[in-house]
Amino acid sequence: MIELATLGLLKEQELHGYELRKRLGELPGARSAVVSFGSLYPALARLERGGLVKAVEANTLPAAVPSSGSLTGELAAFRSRRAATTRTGRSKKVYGITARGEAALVELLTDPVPTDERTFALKVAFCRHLGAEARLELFERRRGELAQRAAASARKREPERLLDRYTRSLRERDDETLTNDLAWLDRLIAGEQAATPEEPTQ
Amino acid sequence: MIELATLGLLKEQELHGYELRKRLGELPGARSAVVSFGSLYPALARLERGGLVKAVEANTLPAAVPSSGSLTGELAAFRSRRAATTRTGRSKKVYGITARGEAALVELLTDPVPTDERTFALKVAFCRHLGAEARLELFERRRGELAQRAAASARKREPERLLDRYTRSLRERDDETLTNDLAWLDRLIAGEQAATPEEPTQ
DNA sequence: GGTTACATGTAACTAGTTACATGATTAG
DNA sequence: CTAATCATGTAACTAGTTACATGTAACC
Repeated sequence: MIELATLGLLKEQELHGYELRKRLGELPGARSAVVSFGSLYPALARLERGGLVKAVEANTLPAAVPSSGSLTGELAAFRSRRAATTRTGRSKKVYGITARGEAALVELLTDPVPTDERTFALKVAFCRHLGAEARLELFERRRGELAQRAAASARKREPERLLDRYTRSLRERDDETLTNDLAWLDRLIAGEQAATPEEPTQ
Repeated sequence: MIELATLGLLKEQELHGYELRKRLGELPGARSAVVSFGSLYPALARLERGGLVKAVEANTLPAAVPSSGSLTGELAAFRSRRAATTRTGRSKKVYGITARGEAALVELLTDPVPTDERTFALKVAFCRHLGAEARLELFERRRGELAQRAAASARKREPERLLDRYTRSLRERDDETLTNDLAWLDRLIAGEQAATPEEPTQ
């Protein structure tokens, strides 16, 4: 999940970890992909080791530092420069996606293994990086899974009078939620078929 | 989560692990509480060590085994009896909830820490074990959390034209889902207020 | 000059999963 | 008798979390 989110965001723009997390929180898909730093930074390190992302020049060199004569000023400028270039010390570390990373992103987006809601929301958020065909497949596969769930739920429906008030209410809500999600997917699918193949994805 | 589910089910009826899991899968709250055996059995052991549940007499003794003269039959009956009583070998191990377990269940149900959807669904599934007051509080606390989320989402709404088709669709769905869940909670709350305090919970 | 927000990272822990190993019961 | 299903359990792993440690930049 965190890999998908990271690669998806880095595909659009180079970012450092802290900013990445902020963007993650802004992504729709509600109870979305906000992750803790304690999992984000190790994930970035992992992706870097795997060659899916790479640290790029952090352009944080204080723009136009006039040689101030101030000893501490000079020192700070030096440290800042060194940190940005050699990555000792602790300054921003900006990552970009690599070619391997882009391939991995498509891989993750097209992986047919059924996913939880959050991951599916992430896939939709980044599905513009997919071809029209793969995108449609993504939507329809999900639709199939939900339809199957709806059928299973209909099959095992107990007689209403056996359930308590709250269990009954939960079941009703489940059904509504499923119906709504199916309708949403139908809209997405219809939207795909409406879009002329010639038009660019965005 | 698994503790809540286990205690909630055992409060109604004594069950063994395998059956417990089956029931878990039948609970509404859809993508519900089905857990793997690899996490269920250790959880039961943990709960037993903590004195929240206890293994009760497994009444699997083959009912009325007529002394058949068959050597293997006698042996099987012996093994079965021994397994059921001394818990060597591998036969059904039926658990029941203890007084401490019942207290812990109420504790879990009233814990005010915000939870994910699955856990909240479990709380609703077992909320009949709560007093009318605590139950109403459960619903209203959740309602407050969702309302806050809705407000936050409204606040940070980006101008539509900046988002791509899919992100826009995701956001719409989020809003609908939130609205539906709020309406559901409102129905639950209204139902509580409609129920006369004298009426038994079920 | 001190506080707040930005920024990165590690260690210990949590709550589950899959894969495996084993045995008992039931039905054809 | 043998295959399927019921039943329990352990070990290794996965994907996150919280708590902590540390340092930088901005601002008032």
